[in-house]
Amino acid sequence: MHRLPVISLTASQNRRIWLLNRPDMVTDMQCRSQAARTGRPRSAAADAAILEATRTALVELGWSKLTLGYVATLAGVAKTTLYRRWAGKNELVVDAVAELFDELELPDRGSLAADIEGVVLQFAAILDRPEAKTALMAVVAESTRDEPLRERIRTSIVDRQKRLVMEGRARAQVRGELPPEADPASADRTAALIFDVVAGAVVHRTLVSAEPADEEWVRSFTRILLLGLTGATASGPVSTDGPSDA
Amino acid sequence: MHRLPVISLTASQNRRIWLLNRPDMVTDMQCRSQAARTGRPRSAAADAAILEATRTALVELGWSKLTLGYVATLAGVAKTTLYRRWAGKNELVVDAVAELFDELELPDRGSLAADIEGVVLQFAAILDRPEAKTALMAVVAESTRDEPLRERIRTSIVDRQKRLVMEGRARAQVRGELPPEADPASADRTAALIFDVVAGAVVHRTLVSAEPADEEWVRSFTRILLLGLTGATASGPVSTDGPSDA
DNA sequence: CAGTTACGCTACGACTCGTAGCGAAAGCTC
DNA sequence: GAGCTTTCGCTACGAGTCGTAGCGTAACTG
Repeated sequence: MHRLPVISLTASQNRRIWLLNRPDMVTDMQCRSQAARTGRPRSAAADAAILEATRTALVELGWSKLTLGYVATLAGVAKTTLYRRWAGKNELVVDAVAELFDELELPDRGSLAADIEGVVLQFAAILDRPEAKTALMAVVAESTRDEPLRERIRTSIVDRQKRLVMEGRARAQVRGELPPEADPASADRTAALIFDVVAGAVVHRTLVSAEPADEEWVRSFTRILLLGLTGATASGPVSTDGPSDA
Repeated sequence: MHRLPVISLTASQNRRIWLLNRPDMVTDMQCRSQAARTGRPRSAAADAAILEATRTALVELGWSKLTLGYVATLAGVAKTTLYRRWAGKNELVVDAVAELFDELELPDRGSLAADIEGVVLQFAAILDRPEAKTALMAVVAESTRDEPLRERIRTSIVDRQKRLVMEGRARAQVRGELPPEADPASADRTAALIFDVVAGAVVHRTLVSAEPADEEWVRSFTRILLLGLTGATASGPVSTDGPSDA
């Protein structure tokens, strides 16, 4: 598994802030930020075990039949420990699934077309996992009536994807493949639009149409998207480095 | 509200087949298809009241906190009556939300651009309803582990949207705006791709980015999509009939 | 050492689920 | 009308989950 680190995100550090922000039975934030240097520290191993167990339980049971009691048993911790760290099922699952997106990267593949294909394939591979499939839509559905949860999803998952889009776009502008944006506000709007198109298409393909976003599909999608962005025909084959690549 | 009926779909008749297919306590299909002409008939008013109550409950409580007991109370029927007709929450909500899409239509607006804008705006308006927001993602999430449910969603909701896409595309080909497709298999693939892009983008914009798919956004989206489909610049303003329209 | 916090465990009330059983209502056929 | 069939409303029930409280113990700090 060759991974080319390019954009160095703060990874899951953001999430940790939320995780540690619950000094036993207290839901409020910032009570403990740097206080409470005393007492028994929370087990980091327990965190990892719980998140891992959550993903396992998602695969086994799916979102709706997943119970926190089962997750606790699977992780080898008490149910109360779980409730001390997460407010409920929603928050726990968001954190568990967010870790799947840690591997999202955008190495410079030389062209905008190749960059799009690469990141879309990565994204599709993550979405295709059973734990992501059943969980992502469910938490998003919950987030429509839960503003803090939506914010959590945004910072943990969505914003990082969005940053990849903006990075790829900036890179293409440096290459001259895309025209530079004059108005920064307009640039933001365009980036948001592209992001909704790319992420939405892959999610819809994978979860609603329930068909794989394989290389052939990604290539067709990239062709249309490139045309839409540049107006010019994407000359020749998009992937210059052979048909198969992970 | 001026509505121009153009494509005459079989509407909610398909759903009725499922609804009536449960002769009290029997989950199996086809046991009663045309049998059981005797006995007390089921109240059609109850069906309507239950579906309406389901939507109301979705607005009030959202998906996760919705209970069938509450829906029954709201509809003025007994809880057991509910279970006689629907297998559970998932199936009930799918049928309740599917009715929202009955109003989806594709009047001939004269150009491909106008057709796309029109149907996307309609779709966005439906998605923007609170009952649709919270329910659609949830049932799709459930459908990842429930094949019959996915089939039900497909026939009740997705296929009808897809048909609009294919109709609009055929219309554009007649107009000469899009080149005719040679291979029918390739035509299907392309239609599926367009569908995933359109529906996915709107859904993602509305539910994940949580921002309205208003006219400005739809216009930008249509511009990019048209460019992607035709390769040619969409000449001039897309909407020929002024800025505002319902 | 004392002080503080996290942990595992048990138990609990409140709630939802989905079903069973009953008597009555509403339709059909003869 | 009688007789049959199916639905309806109602009550009650076991099973399961939720989220928390209480307790004794473990871990870490000064």
